[in-house]
Amino acid sequence: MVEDELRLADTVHRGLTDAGFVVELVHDGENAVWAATEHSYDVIVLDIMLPKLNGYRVLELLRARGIWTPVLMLTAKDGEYDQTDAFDLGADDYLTKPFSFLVLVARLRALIRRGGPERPVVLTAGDLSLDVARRRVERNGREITLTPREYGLLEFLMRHRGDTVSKTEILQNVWDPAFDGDPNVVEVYVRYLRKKIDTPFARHAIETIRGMGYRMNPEGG
Amino acid sequence: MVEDELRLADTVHRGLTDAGFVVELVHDGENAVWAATEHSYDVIVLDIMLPKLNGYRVLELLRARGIWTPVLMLTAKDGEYDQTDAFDLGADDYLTKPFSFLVLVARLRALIRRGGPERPVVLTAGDLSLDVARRRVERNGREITLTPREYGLLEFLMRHRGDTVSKTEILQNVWDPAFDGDPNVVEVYVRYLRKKIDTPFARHAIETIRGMGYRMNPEGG
DNA sequence: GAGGCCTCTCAGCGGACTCTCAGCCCCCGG
DNA sequence: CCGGGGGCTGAGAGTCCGCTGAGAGGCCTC
Repeated sequence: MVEDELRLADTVHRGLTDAGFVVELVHDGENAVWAATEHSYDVIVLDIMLPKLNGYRVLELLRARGIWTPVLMLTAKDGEYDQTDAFDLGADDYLTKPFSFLVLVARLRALIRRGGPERPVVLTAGDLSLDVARRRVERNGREITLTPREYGLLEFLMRHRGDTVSKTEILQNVWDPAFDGDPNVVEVYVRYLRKKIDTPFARHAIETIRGMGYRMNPEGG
Repeated sequence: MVEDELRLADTVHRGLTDAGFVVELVHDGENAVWAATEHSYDVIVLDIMLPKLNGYRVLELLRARGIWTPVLMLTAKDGEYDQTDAFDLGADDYLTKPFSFLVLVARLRALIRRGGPERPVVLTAGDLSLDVARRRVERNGREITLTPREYGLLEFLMRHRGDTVSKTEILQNVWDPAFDGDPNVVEVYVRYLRKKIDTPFARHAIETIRGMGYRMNPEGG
């Protein structure tokens, strides 16, 4: 656990110990990186506001070193840095201060249980795969080249595979949060994507949920 | 919302409804626990001083049952029980009476938005299940595709499963609050739904309560 | 400045979805 | 046993939504 506010650190430390966890406590970012590199923990609780290195930097450094211990982030407040930021950086969960102690325990248990290194550097849906780091899309072993917009759309759909996402959500995340044009663009790009990833393979990974939006079939269609 | 002071309850109920929330009101701790266990709410507003079971007990019981619906607590006054107590027990936010109505709305919105990713948003009635996030309906393991209107109706019935809901209520919640057309639409859509979720499975999850309305059988029919 | 790629707009089309309507059935009360 | 009212049903009209092909404009490269 990485937390510089001593009172809070102490309270939570005691509480977690009572709940059966073995807790190690450090108070700044540098020590956090060092400790996490040297030891192997089940889970790391990481505050954002820290002396020397802030929580985001710590997380970045750890992930860059290939340390994939689950991380639960503590944020001081909704806003500025929000949930999305934390998740994008590789945090596995987050809590906003002040948080409920029972929720913290529950989330930690969930993270530990989830355990396994199922971190998706490569998103897959059936025989369709998208390598986020390399920006590569393959289906059935064959590489598919996409334009930036097409890629952005596909990545969004793949990250939410199984969920129905509305055209508005898509516009806000793949286009611009302040986009106010015709949602028809999305339809057009869905068509482009289908032409590249579905039609040649006689599948339909992207489903239309009429009146709601689209849904990436987790099985690839 | 759990609140025993009738006047306050009524005012807040009206205000929240105007603000676009769908509000269910109970007046004591026992009913609160029961309602929260049976239904799935976005957020619970919980007074501390309550007949039968006080707010702290209610919260404790809910969390013990694995119900992680966000809870906003209403406290009469700072002191004795203070913020820390509420947070320790798993409340997600709190307000001190008297509170500003706008603040309440803002906090509720924040709680709903924050909504944990690991909360099961799947409504079930027997072997019938509705996954709100994925917008997926299944019966007996088989997926059922619904039109937006059909889905809206089913979701409403499932959220109130066990209760008899009138056609007017349905019209106001699934159609438009200002709807003034023929309530026969509801009958027509109930028929569509039955054709999809009941007939093929030789069940009747949607019961007709003559002269009153409809009722979703919690056991699935 | 010409060509090519990418992005986005537009308008027509076809089908899915919504809702209305009128007649029928069935429950219930007299 | 009969009448009335509430709910059920099938057909159909109108609307809305998503799909599609064509093309304009912007940007980059050569």
